[in-house]
Amino acid sequence: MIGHIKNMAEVLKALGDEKRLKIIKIFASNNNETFCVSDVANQLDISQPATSQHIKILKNIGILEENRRGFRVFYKINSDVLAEYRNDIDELFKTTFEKCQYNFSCDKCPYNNKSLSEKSSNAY
Amino acid sequence: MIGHIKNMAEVLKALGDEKRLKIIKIFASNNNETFCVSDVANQLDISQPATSQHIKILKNIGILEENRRGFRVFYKINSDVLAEYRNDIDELFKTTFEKCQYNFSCDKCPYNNKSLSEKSSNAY
DNA sequence: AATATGTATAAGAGAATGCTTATGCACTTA
DNA sequence: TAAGTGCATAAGCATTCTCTTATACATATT
Repeated sequence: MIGHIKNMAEVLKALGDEKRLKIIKIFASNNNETFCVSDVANQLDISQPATSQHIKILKNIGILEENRRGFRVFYKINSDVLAEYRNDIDELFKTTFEKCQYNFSCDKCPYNNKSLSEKSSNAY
Repeated sequence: MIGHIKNMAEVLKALGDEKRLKIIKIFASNNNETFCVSDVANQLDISQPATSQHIKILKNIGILEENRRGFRVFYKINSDVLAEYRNDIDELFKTTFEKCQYNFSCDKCPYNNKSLSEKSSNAY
């Protein structure tokens, strides 16, 4: 549960891009590891580095997990994180009309995760 | 129901900003029209024009409705649109692992709303 | 009508974003 | 060990975003 406006904004922003949403769906249908990064790049009609950069953003919020197979890298969805965000966002909508307990002083809010990238195995 | 990646990205992007999320919550608690635009600007510690620009983005996706009272303007949440987006986003998560029927050719998808701003009474 | 108040729009500056090409890195294979 | 393959990172560029100040617009008040 992140439940905090600042973090929610970060997640929503990461998801708020057409190509990244497509990347998620492509990797979601990637159970047999059919698509590697270059395949996705072709599907999206952008370069491989551009694809890697989008993937990085999705890894940073923990939604994608790396799975290297030789010199190819496959990605899959972290279902737990996905489910968590699904809940958090729904909660955000559900509590829209409830007053913020900390009056938007995000720094004082216990739900304020310093960095969402801690969810990522590639946290630095 | 928008149910389309391209439109979903637009909505998520509009919501993917800390200040805009705060604006939503502030206006959500604005039943008695306590806060006008300038009040919100003060709360967010940005200028009034910056606030108006954020509001415009939220109006464009239909989440905010204008209510002019004299020379002040108050805003309130359009609960129907909010509920719709809540559903759409939840659907997006729920169907993450389902294959896109149109193989991401958004132009062919019947759910592809040309412009979300049609939801706005200020559509142009 | 003239003035006052509050909001929206315009214009411009600086930061952030998303792309490209070039290159380095990880791993495989001959 | 050397060459090949695919991904990540670096650097640079164009575009978009978010802010500011200045100004136009809408409404109320005197």
